[in-house]
Amino acid sequence: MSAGRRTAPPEKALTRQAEDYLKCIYEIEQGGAPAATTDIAEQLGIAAASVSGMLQRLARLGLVSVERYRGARLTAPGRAVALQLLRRHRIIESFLVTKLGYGWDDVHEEAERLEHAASAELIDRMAEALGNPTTDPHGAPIPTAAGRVDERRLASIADLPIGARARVVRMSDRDPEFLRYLAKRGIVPGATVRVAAREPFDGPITLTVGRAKQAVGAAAAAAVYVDGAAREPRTGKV
Amino acid sequence: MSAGRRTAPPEKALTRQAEDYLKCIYEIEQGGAPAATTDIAEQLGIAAASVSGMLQRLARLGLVSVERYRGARLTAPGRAVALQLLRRHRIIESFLVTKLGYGWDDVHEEAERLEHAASAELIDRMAEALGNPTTDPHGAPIPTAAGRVDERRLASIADLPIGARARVVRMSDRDPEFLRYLAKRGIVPGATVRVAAREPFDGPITLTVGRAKQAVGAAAAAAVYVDGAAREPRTGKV
DNA sequence: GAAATAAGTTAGTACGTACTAACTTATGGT
DNA sequence: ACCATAAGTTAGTACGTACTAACTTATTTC
Ligand SMILES: [Mn+2]
Ligand SMILES: [Mn+2]
Ligand SMILES: [Mn+2]
Ligand SMILES: [Mn+2]
Repeated sequence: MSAGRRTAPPEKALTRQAEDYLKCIYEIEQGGAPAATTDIAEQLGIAAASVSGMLQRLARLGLVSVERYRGARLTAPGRAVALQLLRRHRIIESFLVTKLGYGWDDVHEEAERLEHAASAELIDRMAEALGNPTTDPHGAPIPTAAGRVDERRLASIADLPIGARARVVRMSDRDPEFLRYLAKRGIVPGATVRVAAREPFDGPITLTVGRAKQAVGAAAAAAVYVDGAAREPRTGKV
Repeated sequence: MSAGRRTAPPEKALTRQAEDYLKCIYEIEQGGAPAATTDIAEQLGIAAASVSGMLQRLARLGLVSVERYRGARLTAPGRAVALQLLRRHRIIESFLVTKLGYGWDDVHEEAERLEHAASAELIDRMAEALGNPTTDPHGAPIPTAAGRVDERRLASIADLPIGARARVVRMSDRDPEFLRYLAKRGIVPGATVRVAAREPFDGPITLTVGRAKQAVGAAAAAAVYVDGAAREPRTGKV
């Protein structure tokens, strides 16, 4: 009861909103730059003015550092909060899919709410029941209880040159429709795709998935991440 | 998508607080009288003035009817909300105990938060995974998805005359300490107790539980509910 | 480099929730 | 019937979160 990290003050529980802002900032920051007000606003479906206000509050709590007109970055404590939330989110999604028969295209919203209500104890029990998985149903890495996570930046299908072959490892989980669209075409984590053709000017990309050929838009392709991108070996045989 | 009850307007989701007030009012009302401001305040650990304010808001939403200086009663819609919340709470408690190894003395707080975040879909899936149980780990009846629930008023141990034998069916789940205290004495749902002695003036009640004799306080006895209270038959043999 | 546009901030408003302090109503004991 | 006390309400304050409108700063384009 009296252990606890020295760096952590009493820390009155954060609100659902504050937590979601931190997670959102974390995700935007993974792109490299600080999180811009408008990007946060758009992601969260909130007016930019409201974001300005919240950023000041989060800064006052020491969770982000804001450079006026420049964007926000998580501080170490803010990052810790974001990673714990991400862990909760992803374990919940995994649990819902594996233990309760949810479709992988249908868990995000539920997790978006439950993540704020689930205790660390519950999350650990779920994780254990799942055998401590390291990725969620969309291929996103699950941070450990200690806050470690794989942050490698992955290439997307949109980044692949013609002829490249790659394994799908992860995709954006925001839109169930999008996930169903992909799944219907065999584009799921673990699948192997090959870039058969690319139209210029962000045109459609033609993929070989299994035996079938699929043309997908550039935006869709940019939301599907791959691992081990490789040009087709000349002696190519899959 | 366009079905829906005629009586139900758009119904912007209620807040966690509003839901908890309704549940609390429901529980107090089970005692027969309207829920008094102070009782609600005490149950929720909130100032009476705050309760007055919230009751007006709930009344404006048509969820309670308030008689000034007299207390609040749920309306039909308010009652429906309370029962759905109760269903969520109790199914969550059951799930945590049965599927995730929680102790029955340790689930209430977790459920108190999750109940506001879990969708009807999630609750139905949990219920199904449990075989649609009709009572939670503390013996409380679980309302159906349609909002039906067993509201029989049960006698408590404190109501039993000397010599009576009864089956424990339910107990208050607010205080984990209390539940552990009871469990340690064999007083759990399903157990049979016999009243061996009673001190007057709300004094302790001596129970026979299994082979052992236990003296419990009147307050504790009043929080343990029993079914099939019966005087020991003259030819008594357990 | 100045004007046009985009991005971001502040000011002012609203609502829900909670608090304390001060007041009002109801009730029970004599 | 009266009054002391308990119960309940209102008024005034605070904070978090969100909004729109108006303004300011940064960036892009010519
Ligand atoms: Mn998700
Ligand atoms: Mn969320
Ligand atoms: Mn409970
Ligand atoms: Mn609750």
